[in-house]
Amino acid sequence: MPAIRTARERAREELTREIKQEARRQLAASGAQQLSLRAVARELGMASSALYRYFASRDELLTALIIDAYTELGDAADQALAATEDGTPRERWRAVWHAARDWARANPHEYGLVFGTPIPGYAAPQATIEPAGRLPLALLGIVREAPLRATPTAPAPPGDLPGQLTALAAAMAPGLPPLALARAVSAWVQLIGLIGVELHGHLVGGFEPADDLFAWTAEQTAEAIGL
Amino acid sequence: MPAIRTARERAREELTREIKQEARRQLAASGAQQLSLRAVARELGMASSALYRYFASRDELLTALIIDAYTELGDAADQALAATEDGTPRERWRAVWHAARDWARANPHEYGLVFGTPIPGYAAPQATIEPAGRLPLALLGIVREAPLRATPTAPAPPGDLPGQLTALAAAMAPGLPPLALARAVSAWVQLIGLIGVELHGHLVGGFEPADDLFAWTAEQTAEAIGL
DNA sequence: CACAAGCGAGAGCACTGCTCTTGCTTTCGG
DNA sequence: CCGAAAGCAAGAGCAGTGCTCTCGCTTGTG
Repeated sequence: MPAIRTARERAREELTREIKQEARRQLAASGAQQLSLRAVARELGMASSALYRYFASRDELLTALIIDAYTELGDAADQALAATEDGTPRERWRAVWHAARDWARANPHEYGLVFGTPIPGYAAPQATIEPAGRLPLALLGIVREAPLRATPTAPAPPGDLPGQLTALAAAMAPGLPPLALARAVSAWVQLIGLIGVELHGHLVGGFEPADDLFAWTAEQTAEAIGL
Repeated sequence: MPAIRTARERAREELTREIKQEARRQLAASGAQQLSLRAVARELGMASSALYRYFASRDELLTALIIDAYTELGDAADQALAATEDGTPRERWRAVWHAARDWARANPHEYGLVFGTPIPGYAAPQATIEPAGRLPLALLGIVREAPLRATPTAPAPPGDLPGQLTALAAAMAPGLPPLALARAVSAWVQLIGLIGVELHGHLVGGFEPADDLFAWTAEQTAEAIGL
């Protein structure tokens, strides 16, 4: 069925791709805020109303771009993983961290689209949650497969955290000790936060370039987890 | 001179405040994206063009709101500090962390305005950098005045990080060991990142409510610094 | 071959940020 | 005290936006 398709279907698919591609160009050039359906249509030489046959709304176009962004970021992480298949866990950890940062710096607006202020009244559709999980899963995979060194004893997690952690561990990383998972989540937050802070120019002004701070943070988190 | 002012000056000041106030209401209600000068003017019963006598552009209005947001966040931090003046450093650290989170949760759009995706082509004016520094300074103040426990030896910071750190320490926290400063910066990134991630719904789904994760992270960072 | 579905284009609506001009009011110097 | 100057509000208008609806044309299918 997918082998032979009508001309219409092929055209539709191609145009959909072209629209997304042009939208992506505009996003990269000037940010999500500035992305205009009319401008995309203009650039493609079609009427703006025709665009609505392919994306029901601006939000839907943005959602498609969000999924693409997550996918690219996930690809970058997986690629880093693949490139260091025989490396130590620490090396792989480093590689994924740097891959994420490099991608974000190369695609700041895309990064902002997924990790920045969400579109108001925008609820992430189901379709985004799978690609969104790829980076965390890549990090978790390293931790899971690595022999973890003993780490300094830590204060016991308060309240229901142990419960949440074991539930999450069961779902995403079976066999991982809750404390390691907690530290991995912390590391992920730090990765996302540090990239965001660097990209948005919040680094107090003293860390430019932020390469060394980033590298050090990567080591610190690996250390804390016991990689 | 400031004691006696003309009616015009008083009216101007009052109107400026009212505009900002109404803008703030709309921001809180539906986010920065939706903030419309015309809607603000409408709500205030004036012509939209008249607004431009008070704020030269939408961006300028937003900048005013950004400064207010930073100031409020800084106030919240300082207030937490003041309320725990006789407490242990650890208690004060905790207090500031929770104050920041509470403020962010109560004012998510304001938080997004300052720590989310920046307005495209928007360069933070000089006037924002002082209020922006207040939260980091509050955290740094605790670390500076506390007797730091010895912490496990860490890998030496790479590259120029030591240089950046000593320069920054000299400027913002004289006498603070570079390693402690690095960890404080890391903690700040984690604070900002965790709040952002929680607010934007990126927490994998397993940490709701995030109270415990947040509390635990606060303790972890304090522990790492040696508070 | 006819009919239905898919498609592109144009006009149009309600909205936006912003500018410019036109009068009115307040302020201030001579 | 009064006239010029500065400050002000309002309206019209421009260029742009997302989105809808209707109109013919093209393509696919019974």
